[in-house]
Amino acid sequence: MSEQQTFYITTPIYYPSGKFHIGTAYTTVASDAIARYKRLKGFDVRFLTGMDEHGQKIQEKAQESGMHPQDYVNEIAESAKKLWDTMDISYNDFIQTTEKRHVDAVEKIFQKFLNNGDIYIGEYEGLYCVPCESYYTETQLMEGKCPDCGRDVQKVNEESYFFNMKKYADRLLAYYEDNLEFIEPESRKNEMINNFIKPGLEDLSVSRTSFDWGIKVPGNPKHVIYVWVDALSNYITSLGYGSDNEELFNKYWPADVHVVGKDIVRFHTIYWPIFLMALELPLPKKIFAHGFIMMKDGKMSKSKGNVVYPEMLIERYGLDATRYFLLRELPFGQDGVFSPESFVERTNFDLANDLGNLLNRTVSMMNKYFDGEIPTENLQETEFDAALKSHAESVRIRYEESMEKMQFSVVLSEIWSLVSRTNKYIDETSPWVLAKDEADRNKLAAVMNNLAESLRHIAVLIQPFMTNAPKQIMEQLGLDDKLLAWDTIETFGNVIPRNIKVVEKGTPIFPRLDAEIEVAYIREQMQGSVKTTQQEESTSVEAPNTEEISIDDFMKIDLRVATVLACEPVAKAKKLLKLQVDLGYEQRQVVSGIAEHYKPEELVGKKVIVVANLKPVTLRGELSQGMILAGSHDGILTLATVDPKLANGAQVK
RNA sequence: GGCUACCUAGCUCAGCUGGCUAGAGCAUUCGGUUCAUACCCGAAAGGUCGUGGGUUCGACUCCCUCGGUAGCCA
Repeated sequence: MSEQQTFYITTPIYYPSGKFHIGTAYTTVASDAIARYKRLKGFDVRFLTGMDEHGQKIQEKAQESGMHPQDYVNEIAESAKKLWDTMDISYNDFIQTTEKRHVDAVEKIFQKFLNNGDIYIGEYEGLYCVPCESYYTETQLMEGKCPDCGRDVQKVNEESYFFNMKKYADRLLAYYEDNLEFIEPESRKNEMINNFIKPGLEDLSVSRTSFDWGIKVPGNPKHVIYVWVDALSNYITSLGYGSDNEELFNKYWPADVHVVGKDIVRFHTIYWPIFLMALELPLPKKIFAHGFIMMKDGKMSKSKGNVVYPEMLIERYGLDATRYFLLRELPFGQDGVFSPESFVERTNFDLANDLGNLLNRTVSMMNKYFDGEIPTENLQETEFDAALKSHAESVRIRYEESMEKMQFSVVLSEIWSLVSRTNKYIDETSPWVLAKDEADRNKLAAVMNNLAESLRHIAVLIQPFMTNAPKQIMEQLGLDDKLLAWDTIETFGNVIPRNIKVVEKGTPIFPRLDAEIEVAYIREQMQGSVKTTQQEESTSVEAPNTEEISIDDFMKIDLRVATVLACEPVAKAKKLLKLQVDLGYEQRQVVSGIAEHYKPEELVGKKVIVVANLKPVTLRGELSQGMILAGSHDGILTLATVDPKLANGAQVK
């Protein structure tokens, strides 16, 4: 027997910072689809996922909940595994970076870097945001605060080990050039070359002394190995690299593809290859960066109340519908938008109406015309058969091409073109007409056989994407799951055995949804997430801790009621809106940083409170004569409004 | 500010190395059908392919300008 070809695929290891939202599920489901496809095609597949469990933030979170960090991360790892099991993720290995197998190997890797002179000790200076675990340069800060979360940053000065990246820059570039498909989509490669490699790679800080929840630097336990050397290594430590048994490593490395989100492309396409070069190991064949699931109002965030959790969709609509939606609606590699409407429409149109109903009507006709048996003899071809067969054949070919490119949404549209074609075939052959004339009995038999065969092809083809439907289709057709093997669809027909009986009464495999009700339900679930955070937070609003002022101080501020007359965005400023306000005694222009919370048209006509005697300033070239009062909580900003009965110009005190 | 993309029917998007009347799904209108989860099939309508220029026998497809949007900038 010839040796089976291997295929090694990984997801990123995820950070245990709370419940996984649908974006994390997306990465994992997409990877699973590839893994399942490759298995179907006969590859010896190894599919790795796991958790990235070190770092200051985890240490602090664990402390907050009064737990040992190890117990804390173990708990989250368990819930992650539970979710992946719920989602039928066919992973072969789940690594936690706190496991001994990983820790031991990372120590060896770091030691090797030290021995080879790839790492030297120096001093790191930067502005650090603890919650984000990120360093920033002065220029990156937004108004002196963390550009990511808006919180304060602290100046940190610490001794640190550095990895000498420059040494490998040329080799890395050469690798890009020799392996054109190493980074996909290609635009990501350009970003890396233009932003990092061309201007000259900076050395990477690879240790920290400010916390100790991590793997200690060999021989210098004051330092822990900082995130990327630790995290990225999981792809090889999970295979036993650096252990006394490197069998798996020798078998599966180099990886065929690392699936990553677009946010971590840099680490996978620059640092990871360089680490591997330093270890004198082969480089992965491909890094595929997928896009993000966006909401209509931008990124998912708790404060916006637009977070979607996979469990909610799975519980109510089933796993297949959820997996299908993710892989069909978003072009893999690009950002895509989730909306309750699109989810319900996909489920109804594609799954219930097209596929589910096709199975249902087929089963029904088998029962009506052939006593439930799939005819396999005395088949008389109809004039429409050839077109159906050749369509099925061409779908399979295009499917394989797009699958290799990981264009899942394209693959699924291909499959659905066969679903459509089959529905059309029913219309063309009109079995209910054939059934009326005994002379057409053999034609009718052929039509039924073709329908069963077409559905069987569809069942085989959807296996990477859906895990229940293929079995359900086979069950309703009365066929053995062995006929789900890939090589059974290399030809169309002559595969279904004799004396097969379909179920007597087919139950729809995808129920049709009431669009109005379900859209409302999903929307409510999404907002549910914000309500609870607000409730939680409301008990922990920070107590005022500001200097007391006298009444005289307060009276210095001239607060006035005003009506917003007009409002428009300020050019080239994301946050600013330019408002014309009527103060009763005069009109003036105020520029306010509320563009992320209000649309200009929402504000026109609103009564607001203006600080009327604030010294005028020019913001982005626009004169601002005053300030609009607003309150903020948990990142949401809301204007302080007043009773419309108050006249413009009325003083507020 | 630098770099890189994108801007195609009401909506979401396909259109590779330039070449027949610019496509799909959804939505709309009309028609057909009853095996089926009021489903399915067909037809029609709908686009100055962001703007202005250039290259070419010929550009949605190449080049430049401008406008808009987005991504990346350790």
